[in-house]
Amino acid sequence: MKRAILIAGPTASGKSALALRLADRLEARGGATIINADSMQVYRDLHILTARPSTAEEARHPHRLYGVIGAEEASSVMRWRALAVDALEQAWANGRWPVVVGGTGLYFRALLDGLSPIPDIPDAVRAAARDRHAGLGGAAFHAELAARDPDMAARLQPGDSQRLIRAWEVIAATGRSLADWQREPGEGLAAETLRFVLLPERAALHARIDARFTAMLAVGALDEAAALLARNLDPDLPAMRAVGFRELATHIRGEADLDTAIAAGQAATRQLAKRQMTWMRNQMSQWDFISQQGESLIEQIIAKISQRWLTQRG
RNA sequence: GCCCAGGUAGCUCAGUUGGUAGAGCAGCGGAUUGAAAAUCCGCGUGUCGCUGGUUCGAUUCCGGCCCUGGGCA
Repeated sequence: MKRAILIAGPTASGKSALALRLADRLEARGGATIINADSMQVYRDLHILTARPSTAEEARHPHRLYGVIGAEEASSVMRWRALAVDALEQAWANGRWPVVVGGTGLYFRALLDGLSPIPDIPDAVRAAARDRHAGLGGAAFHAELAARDPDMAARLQPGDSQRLIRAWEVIAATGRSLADWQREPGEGLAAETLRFVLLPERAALHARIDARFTAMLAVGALDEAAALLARNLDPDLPAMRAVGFRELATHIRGEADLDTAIAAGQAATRQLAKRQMTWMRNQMSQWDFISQQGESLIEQIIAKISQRWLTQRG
């Protein structure tokens, strides 16, 4: 049977370091492949700002889906899932343990449960939906959606631009409500999994977030932000909305002094961590929650792996 | 030392002609099916510097004290 280890956690919770140590320990049992489950670490242009593993760290064990997409492209949960399943299959084929690690709750859900089989929406329709929303404004766009798709309109707030646009483009392109599509279950992952959520104490996490942000600046975060900014990409692209980049960009453009930008970046990172923890607490209730750090943590995980998969043989 | 201004939420501030107070930011809770580090929804968390006095009632008026900033010496 195929097996995978999943590690979720908010930003700065230490999950990447944990994945590395776990991979070290699995070296004697076939080795591990670390697979990224973070929506922003997939972007090549964001290395320092997304706290992606360093080149040296990536050399310790195979890493997949880190920095594989250019900032000029918009990735998606569907695209990520396809890449992730591919990476898992390859790890299994090579007899390695997949360790999927990241902070994007939706990606883990998509991986485990699959996505409803909604057809690709043509780019022209997607662009039309965005234009229509920009032209009408949230309230009128919501009303227009309500006329065609009352189900979706009823469950979306007029301010929820992203989901309104998605609902609009799906019914425009397929003639069928997104609510309807979503009733069709996706194809889940055919594998046994051990799932861990790293949930540090709040004050400690905030301290780590603040310290890490200033540490990023010391190793070239401003240069990285300036380089991406210089590409003059569409500001609505996902990579352009990355926490930290956004705030440093205001400083590079001369709209804020550095201290203000740093404080804003740290606050935005805390807010990100809060949303991630809300997802994990409420949407991952079946996972194993781990709050303490230190040596005992890795031992606990190794013990669970052994207990689950390595004792029952013969 | 004297003169002025100010001490109200974690921060920056508003306000109450006397009936225990509210904005922004920060923070907290929640949602989450194809751009999710996105996009939304909800929630004031407070010895109104301290201490006496006046008053039915003081954060508000009066006295004293403390602290901060500026000015004069």
